[in-house]
Amino acid sequence: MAATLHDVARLSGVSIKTVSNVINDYPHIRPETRARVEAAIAETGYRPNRAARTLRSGRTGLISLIIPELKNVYFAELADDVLTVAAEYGLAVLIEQIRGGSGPAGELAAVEAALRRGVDGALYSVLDLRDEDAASLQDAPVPLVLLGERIFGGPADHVTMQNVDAARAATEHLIARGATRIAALGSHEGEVVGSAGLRLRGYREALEAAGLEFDPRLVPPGGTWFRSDGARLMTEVLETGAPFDAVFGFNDAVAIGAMRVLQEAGRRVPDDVLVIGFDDLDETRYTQPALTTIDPGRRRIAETAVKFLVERIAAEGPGGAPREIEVPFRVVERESTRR
Amino acid sequence: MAATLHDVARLSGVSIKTVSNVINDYPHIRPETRARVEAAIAETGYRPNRAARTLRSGRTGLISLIIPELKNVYFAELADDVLTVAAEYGLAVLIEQIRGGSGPAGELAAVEAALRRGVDGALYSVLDLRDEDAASLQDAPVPLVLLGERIFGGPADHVTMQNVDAARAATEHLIARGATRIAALGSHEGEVVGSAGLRLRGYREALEAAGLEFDPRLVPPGGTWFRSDGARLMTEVLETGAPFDAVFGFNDAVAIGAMRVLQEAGRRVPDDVLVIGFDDLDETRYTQPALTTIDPGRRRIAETAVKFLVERIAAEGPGGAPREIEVPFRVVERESTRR
DNA sequence: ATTGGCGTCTACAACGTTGTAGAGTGCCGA
DNA sequence: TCGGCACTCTACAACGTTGTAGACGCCAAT
Repeated sequence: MAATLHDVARLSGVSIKTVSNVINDYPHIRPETRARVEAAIAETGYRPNRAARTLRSGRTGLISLIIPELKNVYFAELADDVLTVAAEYGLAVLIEQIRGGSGPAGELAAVEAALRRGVDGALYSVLDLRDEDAASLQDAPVPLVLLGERIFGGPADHVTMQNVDAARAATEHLIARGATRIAALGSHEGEVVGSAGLRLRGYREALEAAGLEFDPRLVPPGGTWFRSDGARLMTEVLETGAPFDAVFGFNDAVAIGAMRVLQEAGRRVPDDVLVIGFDDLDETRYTQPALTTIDPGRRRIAETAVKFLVERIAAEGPGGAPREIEVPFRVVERESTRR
Repeated sequence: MAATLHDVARLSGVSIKTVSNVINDYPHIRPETRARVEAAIAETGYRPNRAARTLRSGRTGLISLIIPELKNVYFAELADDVLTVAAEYGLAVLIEQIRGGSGPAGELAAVEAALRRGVDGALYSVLDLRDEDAASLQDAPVPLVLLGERIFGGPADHVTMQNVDAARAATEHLIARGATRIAALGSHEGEVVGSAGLRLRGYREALEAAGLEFDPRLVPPGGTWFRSDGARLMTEVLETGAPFDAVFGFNDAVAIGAMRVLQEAGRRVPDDVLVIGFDDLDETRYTQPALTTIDPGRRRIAETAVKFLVERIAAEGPGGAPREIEVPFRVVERESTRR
């Protein structure tokens, strides 16, 4: 049985409140009393009981990180960053996966469950929630900061990447290197508000600005952005027979999967086809050839999001209008577009 | 302010204990009372307070997963599996990273901190703890299950992969395909008990059994098993000028980094050099060429470890001698060793 | 000499829940 | 008719902590 304040108090001959005061660095304690209490703490191996503290204070020191899945390397790297930043604030992180497939309703239920887990707040990387669903996040029991997506008029702080601008920049990067027929892999039919929709928009904007035609054969919809999806989508494009001279993978995994298929089909990268990805995963430095990509500012997202969340938690209550921050991105040129 | 049992009790005209009974499915309640209480619960939006429950019951429904870092894809995939399995038991998982560099003392401190986080138990993937340090885990305040490593006579349940046997099988796989001079990348000087030491042992055992010479130039020590380490170690081997016809990367990332360097140096895989990895990461299916590797039974490890932990938690107290389970492994042959 | 204030410490209540003991009712069998 | 039992519900205490109010002694200022 673990020692409690009572045990320490009995051993050192003071009241439990005095022990509590020693632990919480209350200043007005005689040095000899403090010493006696500290000795008793050491002897009993006393550790404060977190549940009791939580019950009194209402704070758990825990936050949730709600993400699609860790198997997706982007989210693993994001989680790593969040864990690191949260540790600096003394917060522990509870990771919840919202697997795809259950739709907005299922996702919302998963999020609600995560919020009831007894956390002080949550970071939530939206998977496939829509505007109209977002309203029900309004009365979340704890502060919420949204990540990576752009839910317009959402009820919470957002820390997002510049999906549209970055996708436009990626496409322009290809166009500037002579590409005129660019395949885009990873769009989702009918999706507008999520990453897939926004990146598709950036792609189309860049085409339009350059006066290039949009060819649906080069933009096969579907996929969950795993490497296998990139391979499959690239195969589909090849099978249409539509000519192309560049590929924009909506994330690095898709781009890498596509690159693999291209090489098997005898297309050289970057000589025959330029390839760019999105995410700046660690592994893009080690693919063959090294993949040009977009660094979406992941570390900055983690830092800003945790900071916002900590502020909201400290504020207790509504505390001001939702903020929306877009962190800066960067095109990271590597071998797959250099020629 | 969130509703409490008192609010629901007042609204439905019963005692708080009756409300509590309704919530906990106590059988002896009149249907109409139950209905009245349930209506009041719905009206107030009552949710049980976790901290209070924890204080009473001593259970948090939380477990820690202590791993080196999520940026390492192996651990991300392991964490994904653990999260999934834990969810089936209604447990939430709190991930703690023990970054390398602080040595055994730092690691032990990090683990102790994680155990005090108010969790019911912990899964712990040992990074660089040694036998003598393991003793201090004896009096952990909560049950502990060790993952992936083999701490002999350790005080807790272990669920490990067959590091030695699997590494031997990997090496034999290369030898069976004609390799006689096999580079091994990822060993740690002087390490015996960790994955690096065990895999090195399997490698040496296979060499010995086949009557092949051990050449230290082919086994450069050092590295944290990131892709960049594989690239660096492969470069070191190339620079020694020592001939070799196969590479055993102690994990997939190292093997992939090495493969990249080989290809840049003009060595064809598998024609000139066979390459095998270890871990069966998702991405090994999509490298160029697809990487032969060892599936160490990660999913089984997660399932078994969570099951053991749940049992230990339920047992409250010592409850029996430590168990040691080795899950089965499998050589997954892909293109990098097929010729 | 009295008052006020500071330093040190304590008693008590409260956070929200659940286990224990038991009260009250109605029904059954002796 | 009455004891016993099952059913339904309640009062109280306890989990371990911290906030509040205040007791007590001492010193400085009035």
